[in-house]
Amino acid sequence: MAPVSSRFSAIPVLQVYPVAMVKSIPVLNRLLTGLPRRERVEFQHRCELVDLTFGSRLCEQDQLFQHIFFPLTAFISLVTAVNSHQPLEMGLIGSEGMLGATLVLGVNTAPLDAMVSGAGTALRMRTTQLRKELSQSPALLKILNRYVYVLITQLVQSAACTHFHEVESRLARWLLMTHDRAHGDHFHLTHQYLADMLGVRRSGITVAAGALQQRGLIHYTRGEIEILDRAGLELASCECYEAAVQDYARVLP
Amino acid sequence: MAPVSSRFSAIPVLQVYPVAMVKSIPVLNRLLTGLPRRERVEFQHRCELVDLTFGSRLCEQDQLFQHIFFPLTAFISLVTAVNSHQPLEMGLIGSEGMLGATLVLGVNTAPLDAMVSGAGTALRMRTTQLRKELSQSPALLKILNRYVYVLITQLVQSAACTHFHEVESRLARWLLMTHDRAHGDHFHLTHQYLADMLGVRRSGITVAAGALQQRGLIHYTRGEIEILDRAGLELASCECYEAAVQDYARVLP
DNA sequence: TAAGATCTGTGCCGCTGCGTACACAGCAAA
DNA sequence: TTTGCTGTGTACGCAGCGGCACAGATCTTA
Repeated sequence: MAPVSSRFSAIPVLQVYPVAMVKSIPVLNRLLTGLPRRERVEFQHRCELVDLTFGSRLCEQDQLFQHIFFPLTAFISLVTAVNSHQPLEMGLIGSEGMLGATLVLGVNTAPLDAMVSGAGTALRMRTTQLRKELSQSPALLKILNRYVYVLITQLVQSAACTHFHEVESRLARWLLMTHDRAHGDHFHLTHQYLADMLGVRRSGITVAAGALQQRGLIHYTRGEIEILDRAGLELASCECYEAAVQDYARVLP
Repeated sequence: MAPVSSRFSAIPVLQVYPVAMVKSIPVLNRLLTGLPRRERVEFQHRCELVDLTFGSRLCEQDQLFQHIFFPLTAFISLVTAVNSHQPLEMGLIGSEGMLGATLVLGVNTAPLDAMVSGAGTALRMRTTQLRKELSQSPALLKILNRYVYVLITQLVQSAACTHFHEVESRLARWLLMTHDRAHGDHFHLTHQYLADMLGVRRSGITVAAGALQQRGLIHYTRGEIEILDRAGLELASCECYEAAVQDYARVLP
């Protein structure tokens, strides 16, 4: 097996768009839509619009956060790195969430690695700026607090699911979660990448994905995966998928 | 296998001591020692001192918290219940922590079941009262926030450990964590209970515990476990134990 | 068009832990 | 003392997945 670290690229230079462009973007991040309209507009103006490229690392476990991110079309994996083991995904963040919410807890280090799983756009803000915003906006504080709760439920769900359920169900669940956060039925994911997310062998994914393809639920070739039958995938996945959706809806209506 | 639910007792009547007794107890909860002295004393006077009996359930996943608990000599397991599976422990709370910290996030339901793993005393307070306290004490707010961060790191650790490490190492780790929170080298735990905590078969525990006993690290008979060689246990456990200790020290010095 | 890299399919072997079952030991209540 | 319950020791077959290896397919680059 290739060394784990070499399978993920270092942080690349990000494409940062001029601030003026931020004004024109439609609001897509669901956490931000929870802010009062005027506050939201002003908040967004103090963000940068950036392009996130697949595989880049946005923060590292136990290291200081530099920026927080509100994905728009991109999505981000929260990954833990245990000594001498392959990675293991603990959560997924799309336009329904954000990276860096734990800063509201008064701790400035990241509890997990974060990697871009789906290329696309995001709003970002420096952590120093976020602290200012938090001190001035009870609404923002409330939203981030609630999102931290959602994160906790995600972690619990992931842990139990990883332990009790089989690769095929877990793969189906992962594809559904990704489908929710991707914009379209089609995304780029190699078997090796999926194996790292689920914490299993690459060939384990080949078998599981083969089974899903056999049943006409997905189609893939060389890293390009397409969702063919979403309802079927939901049947193939474990109950953890549905539970996670409901948790989010309950806490952040 | 016996039905899961029958293995844990329902909530029993708690022994509640007169308020006056609270004044005389030494401060043992490490979170509360982080409060300014005067504030701490007053806070404790607004708590009740209760005896927690082994096996009782203090809160239930997705249900409203009624009370929060600061263990003194007792300790509490955070457990998740996945449909039709045995339980799985996700965290352990002793006098270094508290049950109900997630209330600072503005969500009133419990993210996990909580069960008494070690009988003993705790301070408890109604959630309505806690909300008042939080609105008046920035120091308390800060401590609870930081403890939520610690909880998150515990969840991450548990998830990865459960997935990657073997029963014997995980058992050693669990015994160490319990030893830290118990007051003495001796505590009550059946193999079945341990199996539920680690999410494995009862006979898997018999084998793993037998191996540890063989090596002279522990001794047990009919639910009574004794730690004989703590240093040896640390060698037998995975690195997750040490990591968790350090995370706590870093976030809540 | 050739060479190399990347991605996927497949097979083999071995280990861990599961499901299950049963026997025995210690303890408690009748 | 008997009966029954709880806790523990052990064994057998089996499934799932890890480690590994290699071949074939597809894409990229020269």
